[in-house]
Amino acid sequence: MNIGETSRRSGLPAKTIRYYETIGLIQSDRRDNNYRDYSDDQIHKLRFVHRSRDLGFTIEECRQLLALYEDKSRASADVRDLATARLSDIDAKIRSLTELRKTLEKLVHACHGNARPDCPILEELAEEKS
Amino acid sequence: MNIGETSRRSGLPAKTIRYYETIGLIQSDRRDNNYRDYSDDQIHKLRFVHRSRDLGFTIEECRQLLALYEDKSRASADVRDLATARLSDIDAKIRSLTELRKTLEKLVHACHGNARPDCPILEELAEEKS
DNA sequence: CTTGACCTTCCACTTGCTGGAAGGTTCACA
DNA sequence: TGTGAACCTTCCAGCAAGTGGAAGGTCAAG
Repeated sequence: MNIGETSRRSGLPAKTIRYYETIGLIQSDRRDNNYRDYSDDQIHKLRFVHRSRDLGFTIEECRQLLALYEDKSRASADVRDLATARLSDIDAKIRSLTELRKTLEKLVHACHGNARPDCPILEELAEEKS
Repeated sequence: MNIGETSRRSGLPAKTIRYYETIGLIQSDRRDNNYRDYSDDQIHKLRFVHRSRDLGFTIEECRQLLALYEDKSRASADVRDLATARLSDIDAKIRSLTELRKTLEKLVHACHGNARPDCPILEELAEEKS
């Protein structure tokens, strides 16, 4: 199967699929005309990576997940550890974004937003402390 | 003031301060020995950018905020618009992270995490349906 | 006079792609 | 048989927002 069809089936842009090949994540076969050729199994892996990336795993984590996926003797605890680590990342990110949100919202509410030059947002940004 | 002291006072790495200069965000004076020399006003601006970056504004937004900060005739509504746009960005990000969190948590809970090879997380990642 | 802490520029690397140029292949249609 | 569109290939450059390191100049203390 050509890369275009593969792209459609995996949901990944062709550019991205080629990129994954250059970094050694997903290999491809070649046909006589030098076109890439993908099997169902390879498309399966591309979808696997696609989903993993959507869940916020880094490329390196995807590499590990793929290896675990292909290793029939792996321990499911290994996989869970990866997912649990991601979960704490996400929690930390949500916490810090929520903090940020509070600060910004306070600023927006303090700002009357008219044509006069005094603006509490700029004043806060310019504050000496921290 | 040398860049080292400026770095300490602004909380930004010296590398970053130099970087901001190359992209035309914050200028510096030069002394006879070609060392950068910063005034209190410039340190003020660096802190301003530091805080703005911490609040998640992009460099381009920082550039606009700095211009507004220096333009005594600006309308505070311009600033509020920038801040409000950031607020929706943050909300969208929090929403999508929360979705993500739900999915991952479900997977982690479904996984017994022992030494046996069956793992619902990998199975879910490998699912055919998108 | 040397040592160490500064400072300078420049180039490469990071993450995860994306865009574009220049060119080869295939297929349908006239 | 030609031609045009729609594929495919490689390679090079760039995005954000810096970070790391090499090679070398400067300054102050002992």
